[in-house]
Amino acid sequence: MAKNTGVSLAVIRRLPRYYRFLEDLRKEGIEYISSRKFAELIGVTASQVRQDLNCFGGFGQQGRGYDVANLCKEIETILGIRRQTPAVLVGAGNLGAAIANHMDFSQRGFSLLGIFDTDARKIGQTIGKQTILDMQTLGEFCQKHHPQMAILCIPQEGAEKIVPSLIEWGIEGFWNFSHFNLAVSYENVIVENVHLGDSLLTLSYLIQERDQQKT
Amino acid sequence: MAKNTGVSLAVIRRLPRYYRFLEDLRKEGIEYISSRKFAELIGVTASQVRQDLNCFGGFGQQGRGYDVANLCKEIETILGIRRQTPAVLVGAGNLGAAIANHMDFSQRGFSLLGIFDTDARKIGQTIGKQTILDMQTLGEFCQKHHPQMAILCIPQEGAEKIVPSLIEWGIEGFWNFSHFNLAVSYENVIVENVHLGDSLLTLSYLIQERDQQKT
DNA sequence: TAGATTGTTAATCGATTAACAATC
DNA sequence: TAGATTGTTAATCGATTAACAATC
Repeated sequence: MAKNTGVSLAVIRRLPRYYRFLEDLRKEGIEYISSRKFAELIGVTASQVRQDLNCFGGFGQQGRGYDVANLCKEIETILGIRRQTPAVLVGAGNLGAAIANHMDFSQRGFSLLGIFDTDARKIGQTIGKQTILDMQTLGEFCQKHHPQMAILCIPQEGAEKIVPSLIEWGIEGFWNFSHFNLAVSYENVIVENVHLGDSLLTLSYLIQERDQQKT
Repeated sequence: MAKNTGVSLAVIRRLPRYYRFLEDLRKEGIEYISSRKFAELIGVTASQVRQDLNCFGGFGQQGRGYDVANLCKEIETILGIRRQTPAVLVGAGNLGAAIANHMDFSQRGFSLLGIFDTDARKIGQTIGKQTILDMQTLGEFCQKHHPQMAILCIPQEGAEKIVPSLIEWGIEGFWNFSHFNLAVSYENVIVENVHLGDSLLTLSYLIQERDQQKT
């Protein structure tokens, strides 16, 4: 356990997928799985599965494979799922509301402490179990509750304005749905960008490419 | 133009980001930009910018750099933005509604023809300018309007049920927000997965890693 | 023990970066 | 022409795959 210094991001990004499928296997009551079968299930090579897992330790057993339940737990530790890092959601528009409603934060390593918006019509309304709070009170809130992560569901201009304050208030990591290029402006901050528009454009390319090949 | 056979997906995935920044530059009235300056702006190397663009053709001019407006147009062509591939959205829950409201499909190469749901309470309601239609009528709709792409904003079980029909009805590409592992089950179909939960878990890892390093 | 499958090293493959001649 | 910057080749780097001895 815990020899995870300098594991490449490519490996890390595969772990959540491994975890999803392992959880499914565990729920189905499967106790052991070989790297070969697991690889086949999710569509990668067995070598890659073994290589990836061995970045963190020897979780397998020669001749048998991997203990599914145990491996789930190990990956939970690696990804920090049990840390429940405190987070705030900034922007309660369509996307923010969808995320607040939809996403199971506690299963993904976070605890959603509060939802904030500037729109007076939204403030006081509830999403799930939470009341939308006034963005004006966000600084105060951070000083009191010390969230480490902020989810940015606001437009680029809004993000540009609020991010310097958020960093000042102690936010270390951002789940960024805005077009603001955080990572370039703030080098020491952890940023996970989600650009749905970029994803859609990639799909546009792939469909076009396929259509052209038919010619 | 058009020597794009066999360009790697890594390159393609960078193009939407290039495009976003180029559009910004164009709106600011900047006519030419060098690979060096552009690379600095978005946080990559100048070599990579030139190498990437040269997969598709020599768009630059020695001594001056790249014509911003022209490069925008070229990337639009490469990504197929002007094709307006017809698409349907399956599932009008929180996420589906957010996407229908939020996403500018026409700017990203698609035309959203219809939104479908099974929930009787939702059918007939409107999202943006569109009325939510009965999923029962989706087959008929596809035979009439021939959408090429489907956006899956439904749970895994729903996706597993509807995808075989969608493929039968002529859908070639999927924008998949469900946990259903389409790409493994259907090899010849184009799939762009968006797993927001995986993205959040990656962020959890990165924040945890950073916190550990402080020790 | 024999069979299976891991952990790990070595080989391959692909992607990124550096360098520079070509050229605007 | 001189300066700048591309297009492109070569060098480097990293990630994936293959192979196999170790071992359950």
